[in-house]
Amino acid sequence: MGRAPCCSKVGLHRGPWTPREDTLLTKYVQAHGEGHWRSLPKNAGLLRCGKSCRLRWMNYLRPDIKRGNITPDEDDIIIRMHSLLGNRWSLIAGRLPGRTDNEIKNYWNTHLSKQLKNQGTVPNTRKKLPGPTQRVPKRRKNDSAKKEDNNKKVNKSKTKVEPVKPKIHQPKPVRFTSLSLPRNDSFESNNLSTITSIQGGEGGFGAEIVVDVPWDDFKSNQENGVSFLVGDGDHEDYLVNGTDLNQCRHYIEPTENNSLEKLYEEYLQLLKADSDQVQLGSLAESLLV
DNA sequence: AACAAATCCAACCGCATGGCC
DNA sequence: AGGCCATGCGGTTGGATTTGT
Repeated sequence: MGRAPCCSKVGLHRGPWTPREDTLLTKYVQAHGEGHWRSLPKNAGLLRCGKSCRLRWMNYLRPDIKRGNITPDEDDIIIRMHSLLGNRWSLIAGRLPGRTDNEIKNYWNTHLSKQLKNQGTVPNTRKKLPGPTQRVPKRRKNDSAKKEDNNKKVNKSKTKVEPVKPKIHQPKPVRFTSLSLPRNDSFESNNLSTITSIQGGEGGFGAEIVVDVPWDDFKSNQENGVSFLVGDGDHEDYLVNGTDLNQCRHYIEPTENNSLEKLYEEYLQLLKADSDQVQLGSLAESLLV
């Protein structure tokens, strides 16, 4: 199947966005809504590729973008979710309101992957690294100041927004269409959700399972043996339900302190403990939103 | 002060996917 | 069925900034 380039690239602006371009894009999207990215630049008077417009809007101009440091809570969630989902940045971002997949990806690549290495844990596989720990990357300016600098670099008119400590617990019913699924996902079932976060608990991994479906639906699917997806980024994703958990434990290599082992034990207990009876159909409907 | 190295992140790029015709 | 469009995703890069020497 042929594929036309997203834009001719001839005569189009590239590189950092100017305040004027930001204003044009913001006003246009506020007036007409998101979408139609291909035709947007022309209609908005921008000499930009539609893809570039979408990226700028999604990663920078959207009003619900949260700026400032990644908080320890967010940091923790990112690490936990990455251990389950691998590099599914958009899914991880879906659990962190106001954070973009790009931001999380960058944060992971520049901070967390090194951090985990320094702790002796290889990202994704969570294997212990042989040999001495590497040096801890030194912090320079604090992140918000750094971010402000970068904002200046790109857009001097940007005003600093104080970071807000996130509250991320009850799963929000985020978009759950096929488009939200990574292209290499190996599952097709309609009766399928995706574990996108494990949070809470002391020390290592906790016990609260968060999914991208309404909580009641999630509970109902525990009851009905619906599968959930677990992956570590290096292997094929793994379908998990109550009976698959033992397999799952074998599939993912445990860390030295067995934190994943503990995680799945706790998850298994959750599955057993839940006694609510809800019809399965509600989830299927939610998946078709 | 000057230079090199390291760090960071916005933006770019290529590709996959779904939908429409 | 196949071509094309629109969009989303994840990997990579460019270059400004900061830190070290």
